[in-house]
Amino acid sequence: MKKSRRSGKVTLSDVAAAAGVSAITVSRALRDSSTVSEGALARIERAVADLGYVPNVAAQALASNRTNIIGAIIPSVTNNVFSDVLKGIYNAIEGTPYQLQLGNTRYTVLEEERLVRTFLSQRPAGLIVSGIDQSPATRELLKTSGVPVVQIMETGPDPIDLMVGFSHRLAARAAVEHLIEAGYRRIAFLGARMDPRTQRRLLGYRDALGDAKIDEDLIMTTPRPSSVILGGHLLGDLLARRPDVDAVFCNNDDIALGALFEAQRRNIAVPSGLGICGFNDLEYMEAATPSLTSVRTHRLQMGATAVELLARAIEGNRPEADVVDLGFDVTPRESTRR
Amino acid sequence: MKKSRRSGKVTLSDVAAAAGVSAITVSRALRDSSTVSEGALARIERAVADLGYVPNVAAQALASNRTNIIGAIIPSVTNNVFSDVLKGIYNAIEGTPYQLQLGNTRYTVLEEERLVRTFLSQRPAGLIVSGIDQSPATRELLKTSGVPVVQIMETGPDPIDLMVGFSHRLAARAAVEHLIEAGYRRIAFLGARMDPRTQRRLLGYRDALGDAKIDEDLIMTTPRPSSVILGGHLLGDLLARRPDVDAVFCNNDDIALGALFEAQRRNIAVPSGLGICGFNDLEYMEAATPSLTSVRTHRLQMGATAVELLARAIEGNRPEADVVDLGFDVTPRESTRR
DNA sequence: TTGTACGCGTTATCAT
DNA sequence: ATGATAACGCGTACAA
Repeated sequence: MKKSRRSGKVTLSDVAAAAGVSAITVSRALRDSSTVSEGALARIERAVADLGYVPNVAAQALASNRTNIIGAIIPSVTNNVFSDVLKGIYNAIEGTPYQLQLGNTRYTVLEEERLVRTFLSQRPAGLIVSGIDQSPATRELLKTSGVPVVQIMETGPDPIDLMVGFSHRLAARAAVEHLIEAGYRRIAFLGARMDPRTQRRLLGYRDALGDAKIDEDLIMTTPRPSSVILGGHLLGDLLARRPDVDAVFCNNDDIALGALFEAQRRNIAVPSGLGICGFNDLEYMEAATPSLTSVRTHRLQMGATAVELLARAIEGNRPEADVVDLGFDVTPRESTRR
Repeated sequence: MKKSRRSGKVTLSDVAAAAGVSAITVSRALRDSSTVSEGALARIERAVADLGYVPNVAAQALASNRTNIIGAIIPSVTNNVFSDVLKGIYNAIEGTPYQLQLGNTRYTVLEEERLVRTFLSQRPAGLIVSGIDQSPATRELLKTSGVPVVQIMETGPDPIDLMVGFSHRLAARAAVEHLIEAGYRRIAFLGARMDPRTQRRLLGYRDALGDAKIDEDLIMTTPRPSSVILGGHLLGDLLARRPDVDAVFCNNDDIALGALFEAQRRNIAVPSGLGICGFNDLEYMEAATPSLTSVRTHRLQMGATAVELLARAIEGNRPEADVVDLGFDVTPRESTRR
């Protein structure tokens, strides 16, 4: 009694037998057809098709000590910003031999570290991580892994490896400068989930006010996750404390939309009574009445660029630039047209 | 000269040597600590910690012919509806031994089939697919795979295996009945990306009008992907053709929001001049001014239930019910309060 | 409770 | 250009 543990699936040897060659020849034919004679190749291709051969990725990974997995670790799957980046990643990964594996940190550094460990243990071809605020342990893991890594969403000094994003501080500063140019003076900052990127946008807000010698800053924030409803609450709280505010720079577009709805509820005219500026330029900002000013960020391109940088690094020709700054565009609309 | 292809990583045998036992004992200890003596277990745990042992998943998969991967195949990562479901999946999968692998069909049946093949070739523990409109080939692949499968988003006859969702037709019907009860009579249907689920919502719209003996139906649709801006355009087109319309049932919330903005632009009062009802009840519907009526669907719970059904099926105790109907709730708000 | 022997399906190495 | 052989790291089957 033989003890067979075979999976019942067609294997390389089955194909080899059918094609009248050895298993290794089939393996080579599948990986690089130029290393096999025309005749053998033709027979192998037929056999593969006839038998419906599908490679066993686990065996490939075990034997070669490599995978074609690109891991992406992002803080949230429901945040529109990250889902756009993800879409860009999927778009770019199509047509490459790579497969995406997704991890969700829910905005916690510890979960990020756990995910990095898990992913690295699978010997991924490359890794995408979000932001520049990894724990020291995570940075160390990534640096010593030998796996190409891209940090996305943000640029900054001291990249782990590759990097694509933009400066949130400069972007926020430009937005607030726009408000100042539009004639607003008592400009508030509305922010939720004060994560590191939001903190740096707050710095940009202060930069702009400082440059303009406006020294009162009106800052309303909450650690709670951002939402449209929260945007309304934040504006309400702000007005209770400082009814004389004349514009709000919102941490993101959901908050800006919520602020608009709240202003409408209170019959505050936008932009004459209150200017509103968001951040990210989601699709609905243009559609709103009045249309809402925002800072356009290049999210799809960010995802696509991340994949391209990784692909090049994996294939051995490291990109010239390790850091790609995709910039941003302040997009003025009716909500700040005084 | 030995030809070693070792990866340089710590293996089971390394741990075994350090603990003074054989590799298989370590293997057992890690999978089911109750099958190993206390003393051995303690030494093994120390060795694992000391050496920083991380299991090689490829080797595990190859030897056992199993993985702990749950594959999820969804049509879009940027659609809020699916990202909520995804969030529910991630929430539920935490604390289980399973890992999620995500596929993105971009709403094409062929890409779905390709992804199902790819996923199945990795011998996943279970699979989540979206909707009930798989190609016959995909259905066959899934049915014969022996892998537990959950269809999510929608209920219907003839499940492939497990199923969790709700009836889009009944939900749409209930929404339109609400509009009729509110006193609206010339009710239009605004729809984008007329995918099968949207088509079934259209049927529900017709059901309600038929029951109420309202026989004119005002249907404005486009195959283009849904967006807030598109919602505005659809309402504009509708008004050009039928200025006497008194309410719109929107295929989804983005379209409803776009319709609201367009109505504001045209100084059409909502709800008195135009009633608006959306579908899915995204967060911003409650925040809008006026707040927008919608149909609440249980997206997080849908994702969570899918994982629970799968987990039970994987572990051998099939759930009592193969089909879970999560239902829906019409949520009336200011936009239909005549 | 523990161990021995071997197979899982593929690729690396070396030889022809 | 092709093949023989061994190795990748782990789990299964069976024995002790």
